Amino acid sequence: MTDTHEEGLRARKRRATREAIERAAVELSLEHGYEHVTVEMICEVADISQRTFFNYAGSKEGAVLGIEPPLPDQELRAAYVAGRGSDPLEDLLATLAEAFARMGGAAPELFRKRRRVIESHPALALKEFARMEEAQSTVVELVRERLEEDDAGAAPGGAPSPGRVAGERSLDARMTVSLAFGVMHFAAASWLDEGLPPDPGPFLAAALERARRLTGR
Amino acid sequence: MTDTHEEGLRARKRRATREAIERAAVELSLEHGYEHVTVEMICEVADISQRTFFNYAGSKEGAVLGIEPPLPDQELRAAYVAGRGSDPLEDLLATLAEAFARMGGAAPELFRKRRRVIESHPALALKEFARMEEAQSTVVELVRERLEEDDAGAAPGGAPSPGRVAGERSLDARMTVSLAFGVMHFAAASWLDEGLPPDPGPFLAAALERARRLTGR
DNA sequence: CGGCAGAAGTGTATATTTGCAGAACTGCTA
DNA sequence: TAGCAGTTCTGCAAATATACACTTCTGCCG
Repeated sequence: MTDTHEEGLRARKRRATREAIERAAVELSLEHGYEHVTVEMICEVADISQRTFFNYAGSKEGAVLGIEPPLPDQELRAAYVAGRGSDPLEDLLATLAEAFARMGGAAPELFRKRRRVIESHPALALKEFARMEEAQSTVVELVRERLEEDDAGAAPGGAPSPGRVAGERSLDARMTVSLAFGVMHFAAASWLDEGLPPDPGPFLAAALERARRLTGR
Repeated sequence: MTDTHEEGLRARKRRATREAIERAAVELSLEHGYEHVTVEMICEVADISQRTFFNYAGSKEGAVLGIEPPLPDQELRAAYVAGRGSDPLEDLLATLAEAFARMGGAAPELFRKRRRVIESHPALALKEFARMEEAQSTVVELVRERLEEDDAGAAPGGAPSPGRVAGERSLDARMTVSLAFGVMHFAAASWLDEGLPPDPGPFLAAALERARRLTGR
């Protein structure tokens, strides 16, 4: 699905470098243990300079966990925005969980190895979740679109109730994301407590139900 | 209120060092701007080694923001735990807000200067809030005690409903804290948007109400 | 093709942060 | 008051990370 062709030399090289870094980082971590791997080693294997390493990965952590944070792809984003009617927060959690699950799509072996590294370094697991927060603004924008869609659907004609005004919608979007991250924090901790079973979905569902109960008056 | 006497030489020295570091960090930041201050400069002014600096402050950020994260003091903790009957989440937010407000109790001048530094470096403001999360486990424990109290009150005799079982209470405590941090994230962002007015309380209140609305079924 | 504009990569210097091993100091006790 | 045990502090070395200036390479257009 990811067109390798009709991609210029420049883009191809970039992709190659990114993959080389991730691969080197994960493989070395499996072999020596995360904390005994140095950036220098990774650079040697990936055949790049340290400076370039940081340009790509941003940090040693980033190299091991994957340079791209696990954000929903175009398909998931579209589905989420169109999901009018159901609960935006609940849908968001499901969407983020799915994005998380799809992470290894292109390179399953690398994905599996990365998973093994994370399993032996629980601190990394929490960081992995936290990385989604790096992209807060992207997610907020996604939710904002969804809410806009919802409001448009609620007032199809020129009805007097145009739903929330734009400012309110933005604030609702931000709050939805803040809550989602809160719930995910909890779910991640539970998931970690249970030894990182393959499907984190049930943890999210349970977490959401608990959140609902605790916020009800 | 903080007994300086009946405190051994060791403890006094420790306090002095901590204060020297905070003072040097804040004052230098005011003079030269946060990012132009180096740890080395701070050490020179505070007259300690770099290694000691990190032993105390943990990071340059920590030195400027204050070595102790803004946690509720004993009085606030007791009040929170005893607050049986009202909403634990709402009370927690109020308690954390109050703790935040009380930060400058002992050294108001330092507090004011610190505030000026933060105002000119918005990134620091968000970090400041985030530091409360460092102490997650402490806050969770606080909430757990409160829930225990609540449950004890709900079943005073040997009634058949002993409230939640202990495990459930712990999970509820964790979730309450996760949600509180989510709400605080939002409140902090709003607060920052408005240019950090002195009292962040209203932002928390508004955030909580919004959260309630968005989690309602 | 020649060559230009901008992107990508690199080298160097410097700053932040951690681990380790040992020195100096404090509180306590004989 | 001598000295022991435990804490605190320090120096050193190495790793992570960033800033800045410089080189090399890619895509593109005449």
